[in-house]
Amino acid sequence: MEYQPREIEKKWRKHWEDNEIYQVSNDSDRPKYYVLDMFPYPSGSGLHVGHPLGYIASDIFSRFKRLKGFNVLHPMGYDAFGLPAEQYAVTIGVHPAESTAKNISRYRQQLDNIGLSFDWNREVQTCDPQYYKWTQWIFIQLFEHYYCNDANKARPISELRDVFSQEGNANINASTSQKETFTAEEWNVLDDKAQDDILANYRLAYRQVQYVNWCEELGTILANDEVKDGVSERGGFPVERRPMLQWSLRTTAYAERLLQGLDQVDWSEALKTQQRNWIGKSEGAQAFFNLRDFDDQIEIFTTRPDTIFGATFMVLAPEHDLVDKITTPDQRKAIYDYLEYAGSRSELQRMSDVKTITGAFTGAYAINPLNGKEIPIWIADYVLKDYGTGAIMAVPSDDERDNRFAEHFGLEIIPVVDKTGYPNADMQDKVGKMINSGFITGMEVKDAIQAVIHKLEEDGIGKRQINYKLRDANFSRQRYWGEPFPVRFDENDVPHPVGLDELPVELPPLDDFKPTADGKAPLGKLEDWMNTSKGRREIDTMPGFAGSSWYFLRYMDPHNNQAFVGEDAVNYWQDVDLYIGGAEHAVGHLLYSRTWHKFFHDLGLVPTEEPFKKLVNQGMIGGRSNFVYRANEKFAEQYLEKKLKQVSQSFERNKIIGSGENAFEVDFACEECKVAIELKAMHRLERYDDKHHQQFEKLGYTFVPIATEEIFNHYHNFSPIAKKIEKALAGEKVNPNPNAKETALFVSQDMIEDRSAVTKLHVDVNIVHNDIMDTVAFEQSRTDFRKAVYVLNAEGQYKCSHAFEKMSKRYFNVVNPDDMVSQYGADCFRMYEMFLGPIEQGKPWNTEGISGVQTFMKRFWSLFYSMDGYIVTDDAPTKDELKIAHTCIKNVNRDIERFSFNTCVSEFMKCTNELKKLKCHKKAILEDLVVLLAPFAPHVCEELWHQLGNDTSVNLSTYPSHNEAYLKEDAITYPISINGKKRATHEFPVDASKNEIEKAALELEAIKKWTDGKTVRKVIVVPKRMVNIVVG
RNA sequence: GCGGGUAUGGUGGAAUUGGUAGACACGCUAGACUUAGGAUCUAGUGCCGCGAGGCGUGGGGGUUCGACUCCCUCUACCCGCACCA
Repeated sequence: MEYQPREIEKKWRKHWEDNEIYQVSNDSDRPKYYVLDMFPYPSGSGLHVGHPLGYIASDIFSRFKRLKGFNVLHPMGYDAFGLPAEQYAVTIGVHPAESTAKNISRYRQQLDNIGLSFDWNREVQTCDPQYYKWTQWIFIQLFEHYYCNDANKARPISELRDVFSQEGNANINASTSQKETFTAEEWNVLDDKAQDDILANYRLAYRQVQYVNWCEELGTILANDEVKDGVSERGGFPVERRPMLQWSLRTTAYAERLLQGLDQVDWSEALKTQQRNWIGKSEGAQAFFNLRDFDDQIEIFTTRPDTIFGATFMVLAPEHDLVDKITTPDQRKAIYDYLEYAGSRSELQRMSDVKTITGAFTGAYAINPLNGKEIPIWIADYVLKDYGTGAIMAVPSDDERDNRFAEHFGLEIIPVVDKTGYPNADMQDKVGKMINSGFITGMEVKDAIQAVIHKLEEDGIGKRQINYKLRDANFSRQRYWGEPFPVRFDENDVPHPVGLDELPVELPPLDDFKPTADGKAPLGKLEDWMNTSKGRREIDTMPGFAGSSWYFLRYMDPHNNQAFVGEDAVNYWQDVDLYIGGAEHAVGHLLYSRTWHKFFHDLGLVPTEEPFKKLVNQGMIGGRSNFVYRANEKFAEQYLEKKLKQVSQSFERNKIIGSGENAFEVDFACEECKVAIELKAMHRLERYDDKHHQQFEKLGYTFVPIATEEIFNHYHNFSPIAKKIEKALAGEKVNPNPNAKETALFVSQDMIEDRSAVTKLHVDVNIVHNDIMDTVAFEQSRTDFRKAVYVLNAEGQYKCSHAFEKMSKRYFNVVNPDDMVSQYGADCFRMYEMFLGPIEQGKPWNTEGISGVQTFMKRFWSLFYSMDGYIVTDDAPTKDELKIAHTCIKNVNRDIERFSFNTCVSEFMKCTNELKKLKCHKKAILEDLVVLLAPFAPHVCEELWHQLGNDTSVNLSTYPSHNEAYLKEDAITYPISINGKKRATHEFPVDASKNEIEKAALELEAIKKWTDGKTVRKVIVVPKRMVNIVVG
């Protein structure tokens, strides 16, 4: 009986579904294990073979853990709100809900096709009102809390109100954008609006005017991590900086905990480093500089307070609040011009052009607080409004950018750090001895930093400060397809959350998804919806990361109507034990999720501080593109030249005929036989009319237009063209054969003589096998190459070249998992995905290799079935057979735990090959192996498991573990080396002593040959490993 | 520029603590069986050399009886960040 994956897989998938075999209970005595895949966004193009890599790995691990006795949560759902669906709606006119539903069902089909063991009863979709009800609820919680730095956790805003009305804000140590302090009296006389403005400075969800990444093309603002190289990550549209009133989340409050938490999770160092960089902690000092003619102060942050005596000027960001105020009349024009210039520069321009030094002098002066020196204040866009305070003290002696700026504008440079003791140190390294620096002169940099901070604090003009690069997250999007904010504004524009009984605030139906003309969100078009008796609704919607920042908690308890996740459920499942997904979410999603999780923890809603214990980043699977080479005009020319020389040696290339004004160049001409030939693409020959022929006649030439397509068409048989030329020689008028119109010539890669005579084109990898193209399929697949002619190689084959590229439609290298499954079966496909290489490594997909796994599947099957039917026996296993099986059991167990799935597949192959050689068909051996293989190839194993006589699913079985006794060796083959080079091998009993081995080894013929005439200086015997003899 | 990673046959990749480099596959070569082969099976396959043997894990150096593995250094490629004060 042959292995028929299609039937087996269909049968068992239905069986599993009918019996709800993958349903998981929250009520179990077994230890829990939570395996999560990153939330997919259901895109319109479906999955290619690169996508399921992580899903298959996590599925194998889930099944493995289940068989090891764990209660495994392994859910799946969709991050279903998002820009692409809305863009699609704007351009094609399909409602996002509709296209999203369609894409989801296609995803589901593809996922099911692979035999993944998800508990679909727990599926969540972020666009489902029953789900986003809780996203909105979370938003309200954020709105109603502030971050207390003393308690180091989030606390209710209501507490803050009480404190303010009793003692003002002086004693509140919170993460806040509130700068001014106030007393209880001052607070109590403020009106609602004013009080709310202050509270907003404390709320974890608050509105502020921010310079945002506005993307005109998408009609929305984008988060920093949605902008790459100055253009939108999706679509690549230009992005500009623009001030807008936006909802923000005070994620900066959690910066330190986000940083500390990284030490507790089992993630790759690369990923942690990326997050650390994104959080960007730097320690230094805050300092205030007085101005010469104003009462204002400029606040700066510096990591190098030691260099303050070298501060010879200040630089403000162009957007800095004080710029307008302090600019002197005679500098006004210069500053104005500069502001205009800086404003006109897009983010992209600024980033791509960091070398150009620009800036302008305000005319104002600041006073160095430590030495009273007056220093000029400049503005320049190398200082960023959003970083630090938007102002710096410039120290050109010890900072490269300041140095370049000073050199460029001729500003003073005072050396303050003597680095002669550190010859290898760079300008910015924090080492050296202070010079020219008042009271710190002579100190080492490290001590000077502390001394200056101390002095600043003593004088009340600054203090020690820690700064983070992390910004508060933008939480508003001017789009339709997202969660509506559960917020209404009263007549004073004060936001109020809707009552919890009003949740969810459902997204109202809409037909036209374009932003309004004045840049307002689409929901603004729905006057009735927007204006309610209780106030005006927020018309922006939440960003993509809103729904995806907590979905992993909802899976624990997806149908709970009372809470975003039930207490029992979250206390049972705790956190995600294993999270598998792509590295593209390294900062965005993972950082937001961690922040929310910590907030939930503060509120006592989740027991854990970190949501994802272990994280594995699967590598990208690239495409293996194939190329064909299409002959171009130059090829035709070269070919024609060769052929013409055979007709007549006197044909010349690029020949000028005629003289004076009537002279012109033709591609080929023969002066003796009076024939002129033009070789051009067919469509270019069409303009040659009778007049053209007559022109040649006047010069005494016969004109022969030849189409390149014609050359290609007759490449293998030149005679029709030769005939044509003969006709022309006889003075007859000839025209190109219009039937040749569509002909293209393709040259096999190994037959190319001149690379410039051919054009490289991508060809669909699905019609190429081992780089040999199926030419029939090629012509069927490409309407533009219906009539192709080929220059084949010696084997009569068309050979393609290949390259590794991103898997993408435009490279014709996309391989669809559905095709793989229908051709080879899901089990085979799963195993091949794993067999490709280490899960974390990027690698190219090459369909050819799958045949090796297919052979394995058939071989494994053949241990159970021959042509005549089922052949499994109840015979007792031999020692050898047990050893083979238990070696495999041991190694597979070890390798799964190490996430080394590729070597697991190798182990299975080795084991099967060896058993096959021994013609082992014994139940006692095979039954264990069926369970061992089940996580990888669940369908075939279920079939064989039942065939072996079991009634329940193989999924409910127990994973085999090896018996060390079966692995014992009687003898060990030792490699015997001379000076580290292996020269012989010899078998010794396991219990042979070092001395015995040494003695015997030296007696070996193969070894004597090397030791003869030399001194044996040393013999190293490592028991059970090797022997090394040192001679010299 | 900074940070992280990778480098092993024609190809994908193996190699517990330093201990037989190239497992397992793809491809290729030869053969068997076949009407056929993109089926199956057998043998071979790192490179050079007829051979003995030599050389081989990106390059160079070091530690060691012994290095893909540890140390130093250089190179190439990939990823992330980037006027970050």
